[in-house]
Amino acid sequence: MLRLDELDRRIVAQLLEDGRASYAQIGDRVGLSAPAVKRRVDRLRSDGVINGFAAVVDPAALGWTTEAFIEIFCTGATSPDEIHSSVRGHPEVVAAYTISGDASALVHVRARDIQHLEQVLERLRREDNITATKTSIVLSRLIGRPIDAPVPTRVTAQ
Amino acid sequence: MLRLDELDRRIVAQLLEDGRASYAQIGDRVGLSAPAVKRRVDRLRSDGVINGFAAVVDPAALGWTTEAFIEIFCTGATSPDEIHSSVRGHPEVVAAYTISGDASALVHVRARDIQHLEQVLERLRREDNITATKTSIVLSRLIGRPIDAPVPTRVTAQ
DNA sequence: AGTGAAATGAACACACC
DNA sequence: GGTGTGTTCATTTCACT
Repeated sequence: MLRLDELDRRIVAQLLEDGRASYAQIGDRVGLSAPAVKRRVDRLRSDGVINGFAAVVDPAALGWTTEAFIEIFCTGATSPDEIHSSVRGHPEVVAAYTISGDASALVHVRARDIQHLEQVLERLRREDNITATKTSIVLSRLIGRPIDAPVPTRVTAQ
Repeated sequence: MLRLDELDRRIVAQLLEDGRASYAQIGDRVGLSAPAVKRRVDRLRSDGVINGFAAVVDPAALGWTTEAFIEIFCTGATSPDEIHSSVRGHPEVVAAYTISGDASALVHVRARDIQHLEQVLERLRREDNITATKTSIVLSRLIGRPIDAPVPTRVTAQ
């Protein structure tokens, strides 16, 4: 992998805060001209540091008001690939991880309401690999960055 | 709250895929003129459906290679606000939720490495409200949308 | 790596259908 | 909701350091 200098990190920080900021605007804040910023952003994109740009959308406004984390338990030695194919078909799964500990995987689910969540659970439990689930419903979201990454300015600190 | 029609949802879908798409580009895909798209996007922003735009960044490329979910256990009746103030000071916490079940809260943490994660855990356990923690280290990320919302085209389906 | 200038194209605000 | 116009501004490419 590659090395990011301080300017790169500050550019990324700007684009995390406002993904539609103009190159000139970013340049003002980091002390570079617009073309120089563009070249760095192009490089950051081709290097895979920046994977794109997205609107920050409120799921509740789209009707997704219910959220849960579901621990998935699988038979003996189920591979990550098998778990992946068991959960990928469900659009309500917004994130899934294999984890250490008792469970085989942790999946983050969004549903329209509790009834919908129940349907998702039933559908998941019908998957061959999945032997049991343990659901924790989200009561309130205390912290949640739009992008699941700590602010880059903190990368250098401490 | 407000009602989104099919065009709104398709515009949101476009902006989730490419947050820097031009209004003309979006208009081509949804069958609207550029000014009409801008009017709708402005409305979606002022209505809080779209809360901004952000770069989709690979945390690993910034040096955050270790990730964990930590269940937080608190004393008796600790309020969500108290939990919030216990975790908010830690920049490594990228998300936190109060949840149903045994634990009081679930926090999603990103660290540079295992040593760093251990430091975060020690720091969290030093918080007054927190009596115990249970950590699941992320082994692999199977699914993870940049934005934690299901794709809007699926909102209408099913 | 950086700047600066010139041309293209997008955004924006307007009046209007 | 769609055009159309004009101004402003950003993007992009090029020449140059």
